[in-house]
Amino acid sequence: MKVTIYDVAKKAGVSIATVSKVINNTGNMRESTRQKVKETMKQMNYQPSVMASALMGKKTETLGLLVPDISNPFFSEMARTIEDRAHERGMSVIMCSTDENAEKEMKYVELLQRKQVDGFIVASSFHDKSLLQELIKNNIPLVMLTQDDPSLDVSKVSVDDFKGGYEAISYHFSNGHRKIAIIAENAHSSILRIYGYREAHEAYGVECKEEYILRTNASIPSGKKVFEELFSRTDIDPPTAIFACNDQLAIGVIQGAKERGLEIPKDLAIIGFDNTILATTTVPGLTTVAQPIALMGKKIVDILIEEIKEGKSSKERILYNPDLIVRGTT
Amino acid sequence: MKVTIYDVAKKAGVSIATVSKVINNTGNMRESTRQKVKETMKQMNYQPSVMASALMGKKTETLGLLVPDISNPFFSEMARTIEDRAHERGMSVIMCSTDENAEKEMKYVELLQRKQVDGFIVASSFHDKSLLQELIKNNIPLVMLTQDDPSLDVSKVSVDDFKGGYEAISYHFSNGHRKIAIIAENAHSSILRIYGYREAHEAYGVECKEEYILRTNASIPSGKKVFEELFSRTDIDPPTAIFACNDQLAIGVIQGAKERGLEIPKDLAIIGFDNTILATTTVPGLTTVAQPIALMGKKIVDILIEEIKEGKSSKERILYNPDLIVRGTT
DNA sequence: TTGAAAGCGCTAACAA
DNA sequence: TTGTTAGCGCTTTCAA
Repeated sequence: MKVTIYDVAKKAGVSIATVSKVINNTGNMRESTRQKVKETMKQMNYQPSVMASALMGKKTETLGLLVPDISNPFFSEMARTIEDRAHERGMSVIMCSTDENAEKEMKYVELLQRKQVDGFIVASSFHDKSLLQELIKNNIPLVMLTQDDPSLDVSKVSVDDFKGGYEAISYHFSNGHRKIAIIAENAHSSILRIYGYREAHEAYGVECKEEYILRTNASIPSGKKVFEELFSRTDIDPPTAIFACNDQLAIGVIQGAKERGLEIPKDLAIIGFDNTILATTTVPGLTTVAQPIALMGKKIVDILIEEIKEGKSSKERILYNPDLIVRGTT
Repeated sequence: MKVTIYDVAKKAGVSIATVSKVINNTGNMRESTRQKVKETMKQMNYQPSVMASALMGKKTETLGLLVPDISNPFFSEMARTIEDRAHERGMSVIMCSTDENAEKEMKYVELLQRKQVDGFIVASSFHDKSLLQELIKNNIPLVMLTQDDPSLDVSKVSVDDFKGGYEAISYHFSNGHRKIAIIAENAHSSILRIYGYREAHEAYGVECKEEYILRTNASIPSGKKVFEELFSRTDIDPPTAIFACNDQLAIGVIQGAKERGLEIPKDLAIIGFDNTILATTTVPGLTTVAQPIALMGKKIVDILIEEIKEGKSSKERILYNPDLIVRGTT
């Protein structure tokens, strides 16, 4: 059977209390005793049970991560940096893909609570915000990632979406484009990027055409579909540049454009968002607004762990600068 | 505070034993009692503590998933189907990216044991196989995914790599190619795919040039690099077709080829492996050998849960058929 | 400096 | 049919 604290205590000739103290590095005792116990633990290959100590109100050293879809490169890249940082700091992470589906959201929040995760990282929008409010009320550490939702009063890490949208459009303008469409997702972040889009039009003194503001869900086929619809309209001029609110949408646009025989970037310039691996797989490479995924992942873990330790939320709101990566599509 | 079994018992006017029985659906009791308790649990929003029951030797309902890198689309897509199936069956999954790094392998196996996961899904090769042997010896359920390693006697789910290699090369042959290179990863699966490569040459009566058998690690830049090296050699003819052992390598090749001004598939035909999202992002789309990721993920979870329940390994070895998806690069 | 003992929330054998 | 009780492996107070 598994070796327990009793086995160690007996072998080391001390009480379990003493062993517990050396495990947790607490209490006072003769240095020689501490060493002897440490030795025995190593010898017996003793691993304290997380279950038992969690039962005593200690932490489980586990984080819950809620993302829309882990198979989406943006979130899997994010998950990777979160995982790494969490492990560096002695925690593991349970991941859950909500599909932005109300039922799953509820199910997973419940599940993670039952597993007594020490805290939540929420990188998915929630239909039922009260689920999260409930966690906050119960003083369960909860931070949000890429979700700068003003209705939740917690710490947040995200990219400056407004600025990202503004810069993408400004870049299109600076390249001489005047007919620029935006394809947005159904997400809070896209709302801000659309404001950035408007603001850039304002700044350049170009009128903003509502017909150029499109919305859909995030996927390659959706991007392609929206592109096709846009370019088959006869009532408006086709745009000469497109800003897609994520790389997948942008790729859908690229595919649609190539099928239609358009040359990129000559006939149509395209900017994506996120700078996932997908932006590097296309030829030409996709110009895109990069989110500092590695920084953001690390930061959110650090904030969450801090809040777990402190027992209260710092409610900081961290905005990273987006960074336009120019590749071949512009 | 959190509501415990005692609170429920008191409110329902029964003993904790009775409550425990209704939680686990065991024992006999008056139906009305069972209903009353159920009612109370719901009313109080009672969630049994996984920690406490795990302490009593029950399951933690958590699986450990070891992959080389969750941010690699192949593994993130796999992780997604595993996550879904696991949740469907009432389990959550803790993911760990080993980077095929010996130290991390050890660290994560230890970690997951401390967390008392009910079983392991290993989708990463291991430097130190004895770590896994140890788990097996201790009767900890462990199954392998995409790792058909003969030295470990456990249940395995993978694709028929030999056949996949054979079919990719045969397809190149059938398109008239005779100078075909293979770019393999440093992984067990690649060994089998190389055998498939050889076998196809045998079948078509074409001599196998060792210079056409290349190895590297799995990434887009590696693929590109190997391609460039191959095409700058003067001592051998450049191949007219390439089989890359994963989609990333294939994309590296595409990028290299385009830079070199080669037309795809006219000057160079390319086949990848895995059929991840990456195969759909290139233009032209990547012809690739598909692994049935969704099927495999679901199957491996089902096998593992079965073994957890049975308490012993069925040691089945399931081989799925690869499926050549023809797109634009051939 | 060390250890005895109570108790965390639960399960399961056994008694009533 | 229902309840009493002894742990599971650990932490922590308090006493020695």
